[in-house]
Amino acid sequence: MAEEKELRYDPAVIEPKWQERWAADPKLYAADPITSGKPKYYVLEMLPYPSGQLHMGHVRNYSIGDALARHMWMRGYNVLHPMGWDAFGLPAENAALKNNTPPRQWTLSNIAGMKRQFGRLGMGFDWATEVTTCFPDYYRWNQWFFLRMYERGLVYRKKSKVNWCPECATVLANEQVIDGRCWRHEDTIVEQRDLEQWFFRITAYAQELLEGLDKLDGWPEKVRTMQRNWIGRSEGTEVDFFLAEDAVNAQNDDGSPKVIPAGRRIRVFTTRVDTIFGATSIQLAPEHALVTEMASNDAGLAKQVSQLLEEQKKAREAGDVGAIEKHGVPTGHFAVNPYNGERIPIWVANYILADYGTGAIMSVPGHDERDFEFATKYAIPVRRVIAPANPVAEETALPFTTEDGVLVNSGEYNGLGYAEATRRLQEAAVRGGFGEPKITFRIKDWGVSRQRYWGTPIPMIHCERDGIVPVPDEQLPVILPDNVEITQTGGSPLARVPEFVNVTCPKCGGPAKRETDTMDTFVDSSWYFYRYTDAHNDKAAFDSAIANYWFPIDQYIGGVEHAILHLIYSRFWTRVMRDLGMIKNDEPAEHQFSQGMVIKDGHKMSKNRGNVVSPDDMVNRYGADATRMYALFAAPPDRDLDWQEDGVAGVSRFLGRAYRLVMRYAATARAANGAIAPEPSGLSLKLLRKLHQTIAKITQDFEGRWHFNTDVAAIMELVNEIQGADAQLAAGEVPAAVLRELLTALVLLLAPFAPYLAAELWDELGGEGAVLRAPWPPSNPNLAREDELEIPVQINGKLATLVRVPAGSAPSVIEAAALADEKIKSRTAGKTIAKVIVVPGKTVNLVVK
RNA sequence: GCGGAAGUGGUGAAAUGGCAAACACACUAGCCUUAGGAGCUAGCGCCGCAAGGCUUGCGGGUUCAAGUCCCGCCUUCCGCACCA
Repeated sequence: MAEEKELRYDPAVIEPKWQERWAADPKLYAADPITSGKPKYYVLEMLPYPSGQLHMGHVRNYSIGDALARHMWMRGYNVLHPMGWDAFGLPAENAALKNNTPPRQWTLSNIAGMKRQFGRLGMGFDWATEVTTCFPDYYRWNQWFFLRMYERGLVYRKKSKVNWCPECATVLANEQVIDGRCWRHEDTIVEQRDLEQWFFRITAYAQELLEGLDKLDGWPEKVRTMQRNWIGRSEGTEVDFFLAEDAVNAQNDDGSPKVIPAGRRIRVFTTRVDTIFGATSIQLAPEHALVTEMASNDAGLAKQVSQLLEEQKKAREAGDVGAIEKHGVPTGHFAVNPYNGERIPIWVANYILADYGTGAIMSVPGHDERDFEFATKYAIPVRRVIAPANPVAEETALPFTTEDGVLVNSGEYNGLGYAEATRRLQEAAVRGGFGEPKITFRIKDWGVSRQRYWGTPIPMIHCERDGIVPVPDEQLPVILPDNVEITQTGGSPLARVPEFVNVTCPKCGGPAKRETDTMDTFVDSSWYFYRYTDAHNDKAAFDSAIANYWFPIDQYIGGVEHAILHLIYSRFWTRVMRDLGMIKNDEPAEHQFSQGMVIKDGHKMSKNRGNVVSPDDMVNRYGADATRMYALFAAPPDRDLDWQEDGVAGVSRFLGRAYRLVMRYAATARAANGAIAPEPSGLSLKLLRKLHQTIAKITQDFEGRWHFNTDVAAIMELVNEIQGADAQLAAGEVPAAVLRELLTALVLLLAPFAPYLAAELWDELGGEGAVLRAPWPPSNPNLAREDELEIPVQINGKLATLVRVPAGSAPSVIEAAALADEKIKSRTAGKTIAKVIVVPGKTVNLVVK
C-alpha cells in the first residue's frame, strides 16, 4: 500500500521540495565569468511592471524563455538569463491615492510577491543580477546618460504642442498615443497642450534606425514593418512659394488694408515636385504660423479657421483622422509659383497637418486624390501636367497619380520623365534659392518629461542667472525624495517639495530651482538589459568589456505590443551608447520573438470581462510544471493561445503518466550495468528508435522553428509508446540498460518544459548534479532510422493502398511492390497505366487511363 | 484605403508539394476501485448497413500529386492611415 502511494504524482509535494533546494543554491542559474571559454548565449524576456500579480501573458512569455535557457544550458552554453523590474510608473501613484500607501512601499511589496510567484513557477533566473529601475543605483545612470546626451545635443528643451492624458495627468510621447487615446487608458482621449518639455533627439538616428531594419533578419517581419511605418521616411522637395504683391492691396472686413507684407515665402513639402506646374492652390494647416498672422486682423477668417481646427480635433478624438470631411477657407491672399510666376490662391484646410512636413502643401488636383477631392468641392481649377507614358494603353482620367508618365504643360520641362524632371526642378530650386531636396520623417523627437512623482528626476537646474544648468556628475544621483504628497491635480508633485526644489546653482552658487518633471519610464527599459551584465557596478552603468562579451542579446522575447514603443527606443539608446564608445554593437538584439496573446473565450483576458485566469490558481491546482507546459502545448508560441483549463488538467495527467512510468522502472534502470547492445532488436529497437526520432525532432526545433507545442506532443507520443509496452517491460523483455537509456533521455527531454518533474525523476534515476547542467541527449541517426517503410500508393493522385518496402529501396523495387499489390491489380485491371511516378521513401502515383 | 497574419473535426491544434486531422481536450461505451479533479481499454471529420464516396473559407489555375504554390474573391484579427 505504501509503495502504491508513492506512485501518485503530486506536484504539491515535489515542487516545494525543489524550490527549497534551488533557493539554497544561488549559483544554480548564474552565468559563468566571461573568461569561461564556453560559447555565450544571452536569452532575455521583457521585464515585468510590478503591478502585484503575474498574469498568464507573463507565464507564457517566461515559459518560452526559460525552456530556451534551460535547453541552452544543457547544450553547454554560458547562459545569461536575468530578470528585473520595470518599477517606476503611474500605477504606483494611483495606488498611493487609493490606499494611502507610498509608491515605493507599494512597488517593493509587489516585487516581493511577484518574485515569489516566479519562484513557484520554477523560472531559472539569476537573481544576483536583478535590476530594479526605481532604485537610485539604477536610475542614477538614467541621469548620467541624460547629461551625456545633453552634452551631445541629443537632449533639448522646447515649448510645443504635446499630448496630454487627463487620466495620467501628464504628457505622453507620440508612441504612447494610440488612435488618439492613451496607451494605458483606452477610453481616455488625449488632449493637446502647449508645454515646455525635454526631448530626446531620436530623429537624429531616424535614417540609421530605418536602414538597420533591413539587416535585422532575426526579427519578425511584422515588427520591422511597423517600425518602418512609424519612422515614415519620405523623399521629396521643399519649395518656397512667394506671397503675391497683390495681397497688399486686399482689404480687411472693415475696409482697412491688409498688413501682410509681400515677397515673403511659404515653404511647402512635396514628393511630387514634377507636378508643380499643376499647382492651383496653396493649402495651409489651420495652425500654420502664417494663418495665425493672417487671422489676427481678419475676424471672419479667424472664426472659420478655429472651426477647421475644431474639426481636426474632433477627428483625432474619434481616432479616425482619415475619415474627416475635407473643408477649407480661402484666405484672400495669393502666392506665386517660383517656377512659372503663376499666381494661385492660398487656402486653409482641415486636412493639412501642422506637424508634418512644413504644415503647408501645394495642391495639385490633377495628380493627387485628396487635392482632387478638395478642388472639385470648391471649384478650384484642375490641370493636367503629367501625361501617361503610353496614352493609348492607359486610363488617362484625372486625377492621374502614378509617377509613370511624362510632363506636359510644364514649360521647359515638358517631355521629361519623373526622375529626370525631379532632378532638374530640384537643381533649379537650389540655383534660384527657393528650395532644395528634402527627406522628411514621420517619427518625432521623443518627449520624455512627465509631470509625475514616481520616476527618475531629470538632472537639471534652472538658475535665474545662468539659465539651464546640468547637475554635475559628482552630485548624481539626484535622489527622488520620499514622503511626497501625491495628488491628481496635475503639475509635478515634486514642485511642492521645497527641500527638493531649492538648490544652489552649480555655476554661480546663487539660489536656483531643480527641474521637477521626471523621466518617461520607457527611459528605464531602454537599456536595462545592459545593466544585467554588470548589475552592481557603482562606477559606471556597466563595464564595456563585459557588455561587449554578452551583446548583442541572442534572443529577446516579449509581446508584440512593444513593437514600436520599447523596441524602437531600445534601438535608439543602443546607438547612443555606441556613439558614446560604451559598446560595439549597433542593435540590442540579434533575434527578437513576439509571442501571441493569451486569450480566453475568444477575448483578451481582462478584469472588465471577468475572464482572467490567475497563475497562482493554476499552480495551486495543477502545479507549475503543468501550467507552464500547457502554455507551451496549447498553441505555437507566435500565435494567440486560448486558455482552456481542461487542457491544463490534461497536461497534468500526462505528467502523472510520465512520472509513474519512470518511477515504476527507476530501480531497474538504476541497477543496470553495462552499455546497450550495439545492434538492438525487437522491442528494444522499436522503443530506442522512437526515442531517437523524438530527440532529433526536439533538438532541431530548438534551433529556430520553436514549435514547442509539437515538441510536447512528441514527448507525449514517446511516453505513450513506452507505456504501451508496459506488460513486456514488466516481464523483463527489454534489458535494463535500454530502460535506463530510455528513461534517462525522457527525463532530459522533459527538463526544459517541466523542470520540477525532471529534477525529481533525475534524482530518482540517480543522475549526477543538476539536471539543468546534464548534457542534452544526442540523437543517434542510426537508431532513429526506420528499416521498413509504408509507402502510400495512389491512383491518379488518390490514395489506393499502402505497401511495405525496406527503407532505402530503389524506385524500381518500390514500383514492383506497388504493381504486385492485389488491390492495385484489381483496380487497374483492364486499364492502361500511362505513367508511374515513384518518389523514393514517399509515395507511388499511378496515372491510369 | 494601404500593409501583414490567419481561416482545417464539437474544441485547442498537426502536416520539407507526397497517407489530412499527429498530440491533447470534450464526448460515448466498457473495465477497475485504494471513489481520485485518479487509472486502464476501445471508439470518435462527414455521408453510408456496407463496399465505397466526400472533406482543409469560396471560385479558378499550375502539377503525376495542392491544406501547402499561383490568380481572383469572402471573413476575422493586427498594424498604419488625409504623412502631402
